[in-house]
Amino acid sequence: MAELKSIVNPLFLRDEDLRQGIELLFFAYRDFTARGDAILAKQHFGRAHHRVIYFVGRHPGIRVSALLDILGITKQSLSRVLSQLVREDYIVQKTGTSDRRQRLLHLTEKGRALEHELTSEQQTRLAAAYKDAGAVAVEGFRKVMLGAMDMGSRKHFQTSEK
Amino acid sequence: MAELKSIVNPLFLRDEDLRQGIELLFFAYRDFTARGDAILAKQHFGRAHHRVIYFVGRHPGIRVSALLDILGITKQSLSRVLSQLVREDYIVQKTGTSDRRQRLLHLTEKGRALEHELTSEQQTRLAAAYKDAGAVAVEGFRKVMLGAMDMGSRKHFQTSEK
DNA sequence: GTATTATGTCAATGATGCTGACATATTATA
DNA sequence: TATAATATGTCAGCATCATTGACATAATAC
Repeated sequence: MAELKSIVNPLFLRDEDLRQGIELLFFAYRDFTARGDAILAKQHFGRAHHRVIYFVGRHPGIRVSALLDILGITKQSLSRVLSQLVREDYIVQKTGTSDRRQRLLHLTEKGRALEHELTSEQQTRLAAAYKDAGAVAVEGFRKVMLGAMDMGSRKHFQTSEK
Repeated sequence: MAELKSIVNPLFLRDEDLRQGIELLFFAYRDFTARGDAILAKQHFGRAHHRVIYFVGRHPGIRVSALLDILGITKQSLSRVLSQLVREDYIVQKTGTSDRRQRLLHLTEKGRALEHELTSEQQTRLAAAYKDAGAVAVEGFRKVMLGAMDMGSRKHFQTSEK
């Protein structure tokens, strides 16, 4: 039986170890997003709004197409959420100067405030986890997370490695 | 400006480092679940079905209430998914012997097959990430993930630490 | 001047979650 | 024994978030 599992999994990682990894991801991600979800619910927003606000805050002036790339959703899905955020004055769209077809996205003051409320909660949580785990652990966390994601996603982290 | 950020974040972790951590979680989780989602879509199932199948497979004979605890959803939400899985012969409910109110959940052969298809994909992905990162990194990953989740979730990992 | 690009919108559909209300066994307790 | 609590299930309604497909407009590229 143990032999069988070793054949199935030739890296000598036990089925149990890998299942634990799967579950670590599940519980950590769920808990990590739960508080934000609660904050957003008060504004009648959902996690999708959070993601848009986060990445627009992270990349001021981002093009709609680039945001779609990052989020990995369709423009129709983004449309409803983005229109809402623009309508309710969390995000402004500025026509691109070099290419006037573009609608470059920026947070408003109101948007920045919400972004900060959401992000700082997650940063606090992560900072505590980092502090408890230590610098070596954080580097290990980074390596495993990068390895677990698709090649295409890793490019988002390459520039920050310089 | 840098001073200000240090006050906000007294652990001497830069805003940038913590944002990167947030994004590592976002991209890794998204990519980690994407393949499974695609497999499930063929069966007209979603991620919720995956989670139920996974945890029933992990804890054969689990009570409905315990499953609800793990998933962190309401019984009404579980009901739709679970009924479907029972109706389509992926899961069987066996009346508890000591307490006949309980409906103890088990995978059928069909359920085990789907569970294996879904889980082994994620295990393969994680095994590759673990191998590339190395044992020290894996331990760091574990520490950070445990620290990022709620206290209540950590108990799911305590028994496996013995 | 035509093709492509960037963006937006309408409509229909499905998955996943929620609250609230109510129902049925079964077990525990006063 | 009568009543309360527990374990589970179900119905109805609602919101969010995603999809596909079709079509539209403005601006840029060839």
